Formats: sequence, structure tokens, C-alpha cells
Amino acid sequence: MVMAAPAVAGPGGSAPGSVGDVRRSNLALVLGAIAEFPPGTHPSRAQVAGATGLTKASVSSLVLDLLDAGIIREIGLNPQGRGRPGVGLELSPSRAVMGMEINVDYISAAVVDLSGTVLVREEQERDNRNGPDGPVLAALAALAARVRSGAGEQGVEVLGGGLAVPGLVDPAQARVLTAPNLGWVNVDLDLEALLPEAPLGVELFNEANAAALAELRHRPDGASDFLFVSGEVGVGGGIVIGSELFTGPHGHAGEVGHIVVDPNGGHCSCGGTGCLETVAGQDAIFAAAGLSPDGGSRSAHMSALMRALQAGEPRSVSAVERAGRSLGIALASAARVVNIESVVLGGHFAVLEPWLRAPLLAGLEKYAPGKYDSSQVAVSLVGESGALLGAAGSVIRSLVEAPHRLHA
Amino acid sequence: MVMAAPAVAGPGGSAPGSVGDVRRSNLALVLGAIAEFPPGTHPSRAQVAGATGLTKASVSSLVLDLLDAGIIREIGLNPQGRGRPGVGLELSPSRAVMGMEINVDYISAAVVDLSGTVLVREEQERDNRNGPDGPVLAALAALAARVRSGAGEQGVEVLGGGLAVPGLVDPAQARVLTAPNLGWVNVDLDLEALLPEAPLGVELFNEANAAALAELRHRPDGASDFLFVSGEVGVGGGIVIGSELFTGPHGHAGEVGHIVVDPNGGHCSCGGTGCLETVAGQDAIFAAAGLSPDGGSRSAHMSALMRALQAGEPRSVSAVERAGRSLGIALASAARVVNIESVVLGGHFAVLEPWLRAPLLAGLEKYAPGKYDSSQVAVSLVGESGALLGAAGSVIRSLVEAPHRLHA
DNA sequence: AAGCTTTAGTTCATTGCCTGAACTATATGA
DNA sequence: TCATATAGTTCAGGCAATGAACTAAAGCTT
Repeated sequence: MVMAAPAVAGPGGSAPGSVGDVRRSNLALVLGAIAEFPPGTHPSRAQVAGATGLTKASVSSLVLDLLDAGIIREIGLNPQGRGRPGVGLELSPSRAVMGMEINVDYISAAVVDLSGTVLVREEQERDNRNGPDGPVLAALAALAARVRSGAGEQGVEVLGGGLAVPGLVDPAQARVLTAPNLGWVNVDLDLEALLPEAPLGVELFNEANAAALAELRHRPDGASDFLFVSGEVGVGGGIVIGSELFTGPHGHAGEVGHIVVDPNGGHCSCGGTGCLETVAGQDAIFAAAGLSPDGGSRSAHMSALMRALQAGEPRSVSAVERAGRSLGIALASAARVVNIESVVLGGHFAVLEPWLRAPLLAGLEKYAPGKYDSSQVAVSLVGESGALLGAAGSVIRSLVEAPHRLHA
Repeated sequence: MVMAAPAVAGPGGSAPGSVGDVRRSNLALVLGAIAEFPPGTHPSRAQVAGATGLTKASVSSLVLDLLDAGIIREIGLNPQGRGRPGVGLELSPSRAVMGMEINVDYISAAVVDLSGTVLVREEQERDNRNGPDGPVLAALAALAARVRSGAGEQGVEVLGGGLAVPGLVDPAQARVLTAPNLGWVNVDLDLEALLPEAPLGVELFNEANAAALAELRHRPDGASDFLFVSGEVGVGGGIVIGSELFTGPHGHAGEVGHIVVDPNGGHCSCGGTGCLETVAGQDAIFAAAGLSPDGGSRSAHMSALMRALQAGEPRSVSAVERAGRSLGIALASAARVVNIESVVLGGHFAVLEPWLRAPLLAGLEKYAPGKYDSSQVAVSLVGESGALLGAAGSVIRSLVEAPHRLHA
């Protein structure tokens, strides 16, 4: 049964609850209400009271704490028609977090304020393949410092950050377990060095997971349950359930790229056989389309593939169709395991969607009839910078959910 | 990052927390501590205080509420060596819940006390296939009433119940969406009628999910993350993560039986193609082993299959090997999606495990190398009555986690 | 322009809960 | 018999939310 969630619930049997915890909980409730108000509108204390169910007295007191902590600020007046106008509240525009990304051929960093607006952003091309991790992180630290001081000049303080990496990560240990396309195995990261003295520290994310979180924030339909499939060199995924990232017991759920789609298929970089990635990863598609894997950069290949598809070149079309069919098989299986009915296509899957959609839907209909319909296969809205934005957004969200961490 | 769970955390942004919620939370904490003490040992208030981190004063007060509600009782003395002996506390033996099950060829009901001991149990053979649901439920209600009054004669009060059904359910609406082997589609159940006046009502469960919960309770290794695969006529599953059932956004996660294991495979009763169930379901195995599907009952077939396997009859052996390989493929895919590394085999998979294990492990190694090892493929310990026990256990657990529901 | 109405926000006494310290109760050991 | 150790209770103190009363500041009415 779907249990009615208690207003304040203890954890799985460990720490005792005391009165102070109620305040922490309500502090988050108030801040969340302010954050979730339609952008542009600045709710008054009274409106927050209405939205949260707390009394005006409690809200006043909680808002005071948040003001003291600098997380929110008062802005202008807010006439309600008749009586005394309310004082508008909004997330402080001078507090921000940093999103960072290490990818195969670039590093990037951006400062994002608490309402999600990108204030400063810088990207740096860099071949990160198969080199040691040290120089990559040094370069990123320099980039982050530059972006941070740029924000500082605008009077913006960076509270914390999130780093997205294309590989399996152990966030608790700040460790990259494997990142095949970077050539990293069991790399421990000194996240503190990326953002020295930041009160909230730096969190580590898998790239596809971070992108899924960004997608969650930007979906106009407000979807709270979906599977984000990210087509890159590899095929990654992120599962969002109830507006939360579902990571599984060890943090690596959603590895859609390694679902078996053909038991008699080819070898995969993961050591497995017949994984989706061996059919729908970038290199697999290029090879099947007859584009030599070494004759140019991947982005050049992608452009060539697009031209060929637009011209209706049969080999390219059938390569993409094969990828779509396999994607359908993988998503059918995934739907059965996690009971998700909605898919968002990211990375090259978004770009190839016009050619991918029909075979994908046919595959879903054949292997999981009735579980999806075409309206539940959408194209990503966040594009390239999804991982960056998602990492930042997740840090923002964890702050909103636990504002007491900021000495309030 | 794995966030440190706050001692008292609000829900996803709805209800305000107030001081009273702290008490509810701590009430559950105390009751949970008492429930989780090694069976046979009856903790004193002081020991509960130590285990929970609450003060003795708070524990005394909370224990008083639980005593008033009749959920626990004091039992004997508990010498600690030197000073004053503590008063032992235990879950009240006169409060219980009822587990119920509807299956293809029987219905059953059992009264289970709060510590998990089965007090009364009755099973009734009955052919529930393809008949209307009304008579089945009437028979179950009668059975439940009999068992309940049997418990009542021993002075045991039944507080609530859980019903396990072999099909997809919507617990919130008390509705069975589909139960192929019963021939039910969109059946609304009057759960209240099964246990009139029971203060906690009756919850509805999918059979494999309930069995997974029973498995959780009975594992000696205390595993808290595993995938339970139940082989019956169909192939069901239940995902346990962090000692909680993972049900997905719509409550139907873990349908391992319909993972695609062969894109060119046969039709499945779900409408799909190449599902695990078409290779590893009971009928599929019997057919592949050359046992005519209509020449006897399923249990007779199972006995025949076991004899054939013990004799090394090639067709039977290869049928089971094929099922094992396919199970390996399905579990490899599932591991990638939910990141679970441990499997428990139930139903006929438990019975066939000696023949199933080798091909299963080979499949896992081929399709998800390094994700599992043989020690993480275990055989179910709860056997036939798993669903019954799991449904009851889940109701007990939800009571332990929210004791205030009992007017305390 | 003065006064009424309406809404926003604050102040304050009350209630509920946990805490820590003091206290009572009850055992063992010398 | 007395010292010691442990269990459990009592009680004052602190913190948080509540609801009612109150102040503040606008629009509307006449």
C-alpha cells in the first residue's frame, strides 16, 4: 500500500528524533516552497504559510533564519489586492554553486545561482583520453578557480559544487571506479582541491545520472518518473523515480548500455556480450554505417552520418534502425525491471531521433506491448550541458533540502 | 554523495512537521529496537535507551505509551549482573496479523504474532483458475474468519492482514490488474470483508513481492539487497533494496519474467516476445523436457521432471540448462538496471537449483562479468509459504514503523 | 479626507516533547 | 550492614509549533 508519509519520519532505526529536527525539517519545507514558486513571482511569508501548512508565526521565524543564513532575501513588495502588501521572498541571487564536467575531449565549469540561472560558464577543449588523471584535474581546478573568481567579481559566493564524470563512480569515496573512455580505473579524486573552502564541498556524479537530473528540472510536462538514455561513445542512463535519482544499492543503477539485447551479439568493452552499447553506441553505429572509426573525429563522423541519413543512404539508415530496434529491446526489459513507462532520449539518440523513433517504438510494442506509447518517448531538452547543469542542480537541491547545513 | 539521513526528515515538500511528529518517530524507534532485539532476549528500558540513543526518561515515557496500546508487554526480570535488574520488554504475544494467499490451486490463511511466529495456519485446496473472483473471495473470507476465531480462542487479537495474489496489483486501490493464471483482469477486491473491524485493515501484495519480503526476514546472512526470482507457472520477482521492497513508480517493478532474453524467441502470455518466462516458466520447461502439458497436474509433472533429471535424461537436463542460461541473461540485464548483485532463487528455481546453478552462473559470467559471484546466488529459505509469511510480515513491519496508528 | 475593510506580519502565552540531573528502587559483593 | 552499581522515575529547563491578539499598511467607501 502507498503509505501516507508521516510529516516527520525517522530514519531506518538509528538516530533519535528531537525537537530540533522538526525545525530542520520545516526550514527545508519553507525554503522548498520559496524555491518552487513560479519563477518571477516572489511569495510573501503568508503565501509560504499557505503553501506549507505552517502558521504565519512559524514561517516568520523560519524565514528569519534563512535570511540570516543568506540563502534567501527580501525583494520589493507584493500587493495582494486589498490589504497590506506582502514582502517578496526569493532565493538569494548572490549565492551559487558550481557545476563541473570532465568529458572525453573537454572540461567545463559553470556557476549557477540557486534559482538555476547560469551566471558564468567556461569550456576548455582538452584531450582527456588515456592520459593520467592528475593533469586533467589540475586543469579543471584552474578552470574552476577562474570561473569562481569571475563570479566573485559579481559579488556571487560559490557554496559548493558537483562534478560529472563519464564513468562509474563511488560518490561517498570520491572515487571513479571505471571510466572506459578516459582510461581511468579506481581513481581517487581530491574534490576539495577543485573548490577550496567551499562550505558545501564538492559532490561526484555519473554523467548520465547528472544529465537525468537536469532533464528532470527542465521538463515542461513536469514528469517525475522517467528513464534518461544518454548516447555517447558509450550508452549511459539515469533513472528518475518520484523526482529522485534512483541509484540502486551501490550507486550504479541505470546502466542501460549493458542490458543484453542479443545473446549472440558481439563483445562489449565491459566484458559482456551483446550489450546495447555494442549496437547503439557511437562507434558501433559509425562502423555499421561504414564510416571508418579512425578517419576523423567523432563529431565529424556524426555530421557525416547526419548528411547520409538526410540523403537516405541505405547503410546509414539501417545502422540507425538497428540501433533503434535494440534500444527498444533494452527499454522493454528495463521497463519490466523498474516499472518505468517514460523515456527521454539524450546525446546522439536525441540527434538521431527522427530516424530512431519508428524502430524504437516498434521494438517497444513487440517486446513490452502496452507499457509505453509514443507520447512517452521524448527528446532531451537540455542538450550538451546536461551533465554540468544536473550536477549543479543536484547540489542546489540538496542544499534546499537541508538548509541547516549553512550554519542557519 | 550518500547524505547523512537527518534524524527527523520531512516528506517531499508537503506536510509541516510539528513536535508531535517527533514522538511518533521515536515511538517507532523504540518499538523497532524492541522488535529487533535477538529473539528470546527481552531488553530493558535502559538497553533500549542505549540502542536508540534516547534518554532513559524518554524511553520510559514512550514505553508507557506502547504498553497502553497493548503492542508490547513487560515480562519477568532481567538481571544485569550488579545493580537493580531491568524489566524485560517484548512484543505482545496476544496481538497478531493475518497473512492470506490466493493461488492457482489453493487458498490459505495464517495468524502470525508480532514476533513472526505462526500461531494458526490453514490451507484449503481449491481450483481458482478461470472462475469468477467472487466465490474465491467468499471462500477466503470464511477461511480467514475460522482462523481468526481460532486465534481469538487463544486470546489473540488480529490487528490487520495482508493478502498475496499471483498477479499485478494496485495496492492503493485494492485492485488486481491482471492475474493471468487466475484469469482475473481489473478485479476490485473488498479487502475489508476478509477481516471485518480489524484496526489496521488489509493490504494487498503481489505474490513474488511478498515472498521477497519473507525472504528478507529469514535470511541468516542478513542480506538487505537482493533480487528474489520466483519460478511458478509464470516467473515473478521482487526487488529488495536497503531492506525495503522496491516497487517502482507504479508498483510493478521486478517483473523479471518478462525481461527479453531472446529477441527471436517465442510469444509470451504478456503479449511480448522472447521473455524469460517463455523459456524458464514451468510450462515452458515441461514442454522442452517433453512432458505433455495436459497429461497430468503440474506437481505431477514436476515430480516426473525431477526423476528424469536425477536419471540424467538428456532432454530434461537440456531443458533446465536452457532455462538456467536464460535466467542468467535476464539477471545480467537486471543487474545493470537496478545494480543488484545478489539473487535468491524461489519456487521451482529453488527445487531445480542443482541443475540450474552451473548454466546460470555461466550466463551471468558471460553477460555481466564481475557483477556476481557464485556466493551471491542463493536458494530461497522460505519455501511454499513465502508469500503468506511475507504479506503478514510486511503488515507487522508497517505497524512497527508507525505504532501510533494503534491509538497510542 | 476620514474611516472601514482586508491582508501581512509580529508578539506572546500555551502546549508538547526531549534532555539532563537528581532521586528512588533494587540488586550484588564485602 | 554498608558500599556500589544499575534500572527506572520525577522534575525543571529549553526549544519548537500553535493560535489568538495585536500592529502595520494597503485599498475601498462615502
